[in-house]
Amino acid sequence: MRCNQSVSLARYTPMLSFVEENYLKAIYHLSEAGKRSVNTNTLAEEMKTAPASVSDMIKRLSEKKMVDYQKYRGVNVSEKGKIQALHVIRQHRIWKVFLVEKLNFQWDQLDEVAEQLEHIKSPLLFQRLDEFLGFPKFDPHGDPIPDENGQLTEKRKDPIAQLPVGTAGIVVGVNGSSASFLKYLDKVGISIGTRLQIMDRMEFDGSVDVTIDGKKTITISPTVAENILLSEA
Amino acid sequence: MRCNQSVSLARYTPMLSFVEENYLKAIYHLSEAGKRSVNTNTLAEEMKTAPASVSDMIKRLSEKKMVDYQKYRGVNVSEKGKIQALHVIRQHRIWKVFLVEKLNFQWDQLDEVAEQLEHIKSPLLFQRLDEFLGFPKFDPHGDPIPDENGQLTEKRKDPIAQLPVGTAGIVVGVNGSSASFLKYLDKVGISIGTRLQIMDRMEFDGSVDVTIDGKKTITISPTVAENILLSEA
DNA sequence: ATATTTTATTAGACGAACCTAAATATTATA
DNA sequence: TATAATATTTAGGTTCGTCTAATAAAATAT
Repeated sequence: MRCNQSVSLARYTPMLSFVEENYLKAIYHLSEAGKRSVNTNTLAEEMKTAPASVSDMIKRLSEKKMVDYQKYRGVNVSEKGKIQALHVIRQHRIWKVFLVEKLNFQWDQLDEVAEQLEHIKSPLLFQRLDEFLGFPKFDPHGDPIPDENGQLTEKRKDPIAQLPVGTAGIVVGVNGSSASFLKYLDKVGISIGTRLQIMDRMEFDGSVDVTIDGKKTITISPTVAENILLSEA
Repeated sequence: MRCNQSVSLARYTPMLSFVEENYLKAIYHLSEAGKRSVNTNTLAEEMKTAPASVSDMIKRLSEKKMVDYQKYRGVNVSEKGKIQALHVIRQHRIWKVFLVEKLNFQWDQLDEVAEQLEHIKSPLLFQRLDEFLGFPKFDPHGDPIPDENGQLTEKRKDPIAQLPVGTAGIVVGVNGSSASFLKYLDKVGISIGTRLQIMDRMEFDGSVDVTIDGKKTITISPTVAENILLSEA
């Protein structure tokens, strides 16, 4: 089988390669969902490739009308490209739900596999998988899963560091996903869905005492407090 | 991500590409599990590619010691290559079980997706998936799933055409998997696990009357009888 | 305002996997 | 055994995605 395979989605069928899909996804993310344009070096670092390779690829994506691009002016996803990116992101997040809920994956083992699975071309597979998982709206990191048309259901979520003492809520996500951070969370018993209450905040450094599921109370560092997202409930 | 990714298995980690894996799988199958060597044109047809491309690829696989090869004398998998092939076949068949049992795929929709999924590189994923599915020994076509070491549990299975009138058994597989044949089976209500009894065989053309799950009796053509595999039970 | 540094692009090459056309080996047939 | 037919390999070329080195533009410092 060739690496290029037809693609699903409601509207387009534009034949993007594995690599092209990854570039679009990265551009979309780095531009914060299309808000600002992305410069070549940033993208090169993200893709772990040389800036020259990025220039090449941007040119190709530009010819395919997947990105808006002016020389020396950075790049961003076009409308067409945004749909593609969201398509891949949708698949990525659906697989993550599957890996955690059905196969008991740990948070730090997720991305490596999901990054492979997200490129599978089969509309039917994703319909069925979505159904099998009960049409989840959020992935295990708390990130929203776009629907087939690329629509995102956003949900209010704030880092613990920015919520007042006394607030209780459900963990709906984390910022970043370094393996060590995810391991730490696992160890202390925090995951998506865990109920936390903010008990106290130290003035001098911003450490926070939180009670986990009403059972034990632990102290978390300001950095951790910055990276755990709570949805008040 | 580069197309080449490290590979799992108990013993080797030889970095085969997507395409190389497909060649090995095809050689393994066409040689009837390594029994005889495969000629270039046959392989070219199977891979839907030009004979010259096959020569190229065989040379590469030969350099990697994945196949035994002498010019003009055909090719076969080496010990190393056999392990690789069985690894891919294992993954292919595990995915098929998943697709049918969890996502309710029809037989004729299976291969297209499984052929993509079989190349995912993640030992953990397959361990967990295997467990999730209850360590299946056979895929939905009745073909045995090799274990992690490439061991196959073979099971006796005979085409209906070769069994005497009166025999009852369970459908454990089919020969070939043309979409139209699989659709036909779906329509008449035959699938893996269906119990059939051979009621009569016409002398003049070999058509067979079979009773399906003790309920209805239908007549199947000699061709169909040749391609449904029964395990006596 | 000009010089320097940083960032981005072009030029030229490479490997993987493919192709077509041409050459050569093997096998079958006369 | 010689020739014809078929199968296989070699030669040379293409595209994708990468690379390094050289050049051009933009940003920053003097």
